Amino acid sequence: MPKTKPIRLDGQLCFQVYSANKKFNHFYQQALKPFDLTYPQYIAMLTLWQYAPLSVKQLGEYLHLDSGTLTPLLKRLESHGWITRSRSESDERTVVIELTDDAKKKRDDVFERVNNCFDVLGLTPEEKEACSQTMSTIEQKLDLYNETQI
Amino acid sequence: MPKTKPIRLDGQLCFQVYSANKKFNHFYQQALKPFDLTYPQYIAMLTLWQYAPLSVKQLGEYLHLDSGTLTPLLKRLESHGWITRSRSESDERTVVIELTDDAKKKRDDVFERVNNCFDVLGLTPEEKEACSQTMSTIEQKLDLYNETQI
DNA sequence: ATCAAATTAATTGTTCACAATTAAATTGAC
DNA sequence: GTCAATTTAATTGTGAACAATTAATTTGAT
Repeated sequence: MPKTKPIRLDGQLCFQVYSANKKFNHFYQQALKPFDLTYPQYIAMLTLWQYAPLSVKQLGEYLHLDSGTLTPLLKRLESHGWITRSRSESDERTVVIELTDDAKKKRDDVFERVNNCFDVLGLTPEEKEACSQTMSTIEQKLDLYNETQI
Repeated sequence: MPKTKPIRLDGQLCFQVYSANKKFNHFYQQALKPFDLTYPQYIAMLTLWQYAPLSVKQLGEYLHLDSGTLTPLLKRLESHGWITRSRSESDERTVVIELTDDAKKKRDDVFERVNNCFDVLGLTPEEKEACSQTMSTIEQKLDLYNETQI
């Protein structure tokens, strides 16, 4: 009486993705510890190092995050001296995020540290490429799916 | 004066993984909505459908989660009628998680719903395999790295 | 010029993850 | 047998993600 059919691959895949992501988080938390940055904060800083100044809205579009997530995260970055938050003069609704001089100074140090840790990971260029490829395939299919579900 | 070197691949990869994981979460949240299960709750139920009864400790070993995460999650599963929690008679420290009859009944329905959604995703067997392969490569490297960092 | 619709952040409430600590029960060394 | 060490859950506190709502400002139709 096979009341317990074997769990199918998608079940395993869902767990693999769940599990790998947690380990990935842990890896970045460790790498970023010297700078008192969390992984999501680092992702936000990456975007700001490239595009600042940005409004909360614009940053949210890059990261697919809303103000419910960003407002507290940005307040933490502000209190740790990474960024400044100020209302735009031309439009009082928008809050403009700018990098502090200190954040600009630390940019290369942070990159170096993260890149070093990443090198220690020992992913070959082929493995990196395969990972990148897989991620974009998954993302693409998930985007399509999510559109159909609206 | 290249004060702004281009952001390297690992930076992109970190964002890809971060982003893909969020979309994956969203996919499962949608698929599981009819059952009032969250993605982490589903992962826990997957394990319990296979191995219950389990202690909190044992479940945590499967999922790499501690009681700080599991206790509140399991209380929610209990309040929604999926599981029961009771102290072991032989060892009053351990809490034994068992499936309710209702949870056993719903098992196949949940699987069917999730598998259907997953089929709609339209991943080819090759893509699934590639994804699975990538995840296990990443996990393996991350495990090694995390060991060296202790 | 006015006022309804929209846009932008902030806030509130729920869930999850993890570190650190606490409380209770069990084990083991003596 | 006693008591220190260990084990197991629960608790506390911080950070994150997301849905829903709120507050303030701006836009646009009339």
